[in-house]
Amino acid sequence: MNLPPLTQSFVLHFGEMGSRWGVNRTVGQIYALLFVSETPLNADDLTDKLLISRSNVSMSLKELQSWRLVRLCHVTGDRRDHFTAPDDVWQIFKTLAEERQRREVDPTLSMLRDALLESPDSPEDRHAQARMRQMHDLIELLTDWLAEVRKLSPDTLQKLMGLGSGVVKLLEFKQRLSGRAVNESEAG
Amino acid sequence: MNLPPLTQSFVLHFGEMGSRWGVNRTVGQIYALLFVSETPLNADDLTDKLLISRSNVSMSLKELQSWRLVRLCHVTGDRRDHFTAPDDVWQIFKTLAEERQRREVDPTLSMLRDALLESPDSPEDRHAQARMRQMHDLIELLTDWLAEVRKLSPDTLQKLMGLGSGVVKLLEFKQRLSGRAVNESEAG
DNA sequence: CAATCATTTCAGTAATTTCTGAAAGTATTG
DNA sequence: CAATACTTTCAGAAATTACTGAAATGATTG
Repeated sequence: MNLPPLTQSFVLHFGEMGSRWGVNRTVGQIYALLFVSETPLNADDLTDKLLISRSNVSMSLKELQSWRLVRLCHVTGDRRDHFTAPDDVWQIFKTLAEERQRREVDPTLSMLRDALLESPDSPEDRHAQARMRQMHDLIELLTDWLAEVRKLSPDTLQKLMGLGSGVVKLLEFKQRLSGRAVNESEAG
Repeated sequence: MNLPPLTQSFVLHFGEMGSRWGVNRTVGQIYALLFVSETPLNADDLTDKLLISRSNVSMSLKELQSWRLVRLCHVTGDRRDHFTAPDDVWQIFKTLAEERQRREVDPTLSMLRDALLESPDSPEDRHAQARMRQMHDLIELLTDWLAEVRKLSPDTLQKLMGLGSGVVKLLEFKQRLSGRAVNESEAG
């Protein structure tokens, strides 16, 4: 693996963390390398720099594209496919949040919805269903909220986060005003 | 697997989703079963109900305890260890967020911090470091914010989320006040 | 449209992870 | 303190996942 030192540590780290993030080592390494690369890379570049097989590169790029973390692009005068990782880290975060939602949460939400439509016919299942309802309601609340938040501009998000737990004060402040002024602007 | 129907679907689903969530099938199933159980279960109960080996149960319970998703408890008149999944779904969510932070994010943040202290000695690494800084700054912002949010009471969180993208209005509202009144209450 | 270049697929192999049964360890009881 | 009840550990088996090289497919060029 012939990479400059900082790049190399970064790539190796992403390879190791990959398994915790639900991708394999190669996928992690390829993403890392594309993320820090100034220019797009083609599959052969990746093969050479990461010392992995061409076919592995091909499959891993497919997976990264399915996550929308990597994008196909072309370089003039070269007919090979090149790849880049989108620049904007806020956008990357949102993409990641969306994909994880889709893969890790949506199927469960759907299963829970189905389960809540059934009529339990044992005390055990009656209790189980009640627990599922609690889980369902929380997941739905979080999911909907996150979907709203994802719509916000990076700028607005930055402000919101910069506020930290200061939101509480803002909420309290709002409620001190009997919620009138703010609720009206929400509706409008 | 001898379980009432709703419980069974839930358990099987968690088993299947486990791998996407970074745990194996058994761990997923055990957690699911404990989550919907009205009473604590012991290792033998789990062995019987999930048809897995006693040793697998033991190891999986260890893992769930390391995630703080399952707690050891005792039942009077029975000296076997029993286990429960904490009730409060908000608390579960916070625990999950904390553990994922610790396992999936903290090591990367730490690696990035180290990388940012180095002096790159190639144009490639100079650019790589700039990218790492972008990533670092965003992760730090999100991490700190999430840590703040986790401190909030379920009640406050519920209000905040119920607001949905209404937070924007709240932010605008704050800014309309030139930030004076609210900033003061933040400081106090 | 043949030759060349680029990419994907896929069967088999390698590596890793999960699971089990047996053995060892720990605690409680009479 | 021996017998019993319960739990954990761990080496190897089973299952799953990742990776490779070879062959197939697809695209571009002269």
